[in-house]
Amino acid sequence: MRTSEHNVARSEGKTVERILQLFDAMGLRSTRQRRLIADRLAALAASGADFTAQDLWHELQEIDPHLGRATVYRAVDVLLNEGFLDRIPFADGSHRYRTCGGAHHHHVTCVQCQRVVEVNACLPPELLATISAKTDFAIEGHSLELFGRCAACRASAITAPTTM
Amino acid sequence: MRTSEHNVARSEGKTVERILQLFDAMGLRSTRQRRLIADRLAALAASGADFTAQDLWHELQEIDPHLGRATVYRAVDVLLNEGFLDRIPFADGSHRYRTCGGAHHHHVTCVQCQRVVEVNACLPPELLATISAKTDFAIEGHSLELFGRCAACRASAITAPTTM
DNA sequence: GAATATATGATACGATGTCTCAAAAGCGTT
DNA sequence: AACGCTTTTGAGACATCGTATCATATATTC
Repeated sequence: MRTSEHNVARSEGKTVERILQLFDAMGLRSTRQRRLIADRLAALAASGADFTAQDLWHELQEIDPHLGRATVYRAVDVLLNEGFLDRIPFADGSHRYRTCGGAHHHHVTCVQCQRVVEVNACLPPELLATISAKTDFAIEGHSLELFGRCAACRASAITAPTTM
Repeated sequence: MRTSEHNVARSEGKTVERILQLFDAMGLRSTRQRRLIADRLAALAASGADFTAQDLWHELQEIDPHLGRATVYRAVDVLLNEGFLDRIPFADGSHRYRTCGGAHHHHVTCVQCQRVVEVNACLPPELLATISAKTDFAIEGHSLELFGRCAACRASAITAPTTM
C-alpha cells in the first residue's frame, strides 16, 4: 500500500511538471493559478477521471475562491490544443475533458456509469481508403466514440435488474 | 429541367408527408407550425444541406414572424429521436443537423467548405470484437465523424494556394 | 527594484437551449 | 358547427456554457 501511494504521488509530481513545461513551451508564464490548475489536473490524470471545465473551476474555487472562470477555461483550452487533454463529445451535445497520453486513441464510454476507457485500436487503413474512394475526400482525421456497457454495470444489471 | 424540377418537387412532397407521419406516429397533432417546419425540412432534405436549430428557426420566422423558438426546437428534438435527423458534432463543441435516410451511416465533413457527405462504409466487426475484448465492454453503438478535404476544395487550393 | 509585457478576474456579453404558463388551437364527440 | 378536453404554442424568463473586455495585479527582464 505504502509503495503504491508513494508511486501515485510521484507520478502526479511528474505530471505537474509536464503540464508546467507545456505552458512554458507556449511561452506562457508560470503563475500561481496555472500551478494550481496543473496540480488538480495531475490528480485527475492519476485517477483517470474525466471532467467538465465547469467541474474543474468549481473544485479549484474551493481552494482559491477568487480564481476566475476565464483563467481555468483559458488553461484548459491551451492544454487541449497542446494535446494534453482530450475533449469527449456526448450525444446530447455536451462534452467532457480527459487527460491523455497524447498518442492517437479513442474512447469507450459506459452508457450506464459514464466511465470512460481509452482504446488503442483504430480504424483499419482499408476502411479509410474505401471511404476516400467513395467520397473523393482526402481524409485528414477522424473522431470515433464508442458506447457500451462496462463489465461492472453488466454484472450489477444481472443481480439487480430493472423491475420494469 | 422541367422534369427534374418536377421530380424534386414531388420528392419534397413525399418527404413532407413522411415527416408528418412521424409526428402522427408519436401521437402529436398536425399543426400549422409543424407543417411549416416539415415543408422547410423537406426542402433541406432535397438539397442535402445541413443546418443548426437556430438557422431553421430564423428561416421559418421570415415566413411566420410569430413562430416560437421553442416550437422549432421541440420539433427538431422529436425528429432527432425518431431518427429522421442526424446530429453532427463538431470539434468546437457545436453541432448541426442533417436529414438522413435513417439507415446507419457516418459523415465526412470538409474542413474547408464544411460540406457534409454521407458515408455508407462502417466499422468492421473485427474491430468491434477487438475493442470489446480489450476493454470488456459490451459495445452497443458508436459515433464516427471523418474530416478531410473534398475534391473541389483540393482543386481550388491548387489554383489558389495560401501564400503563407 | 523598476520597467514592461502578460495574466488575471469581475463582469458584460453572446450563443444555445430549456422551462413556464396563460392563451390558442386541434380533435373527438355530440 | 359548437362543445369540451387536451395538446400545442409563443413570449419571455431562466439556465448553461463559453468568450470578450479591460483595469488591475503579477511575472519576468534588465
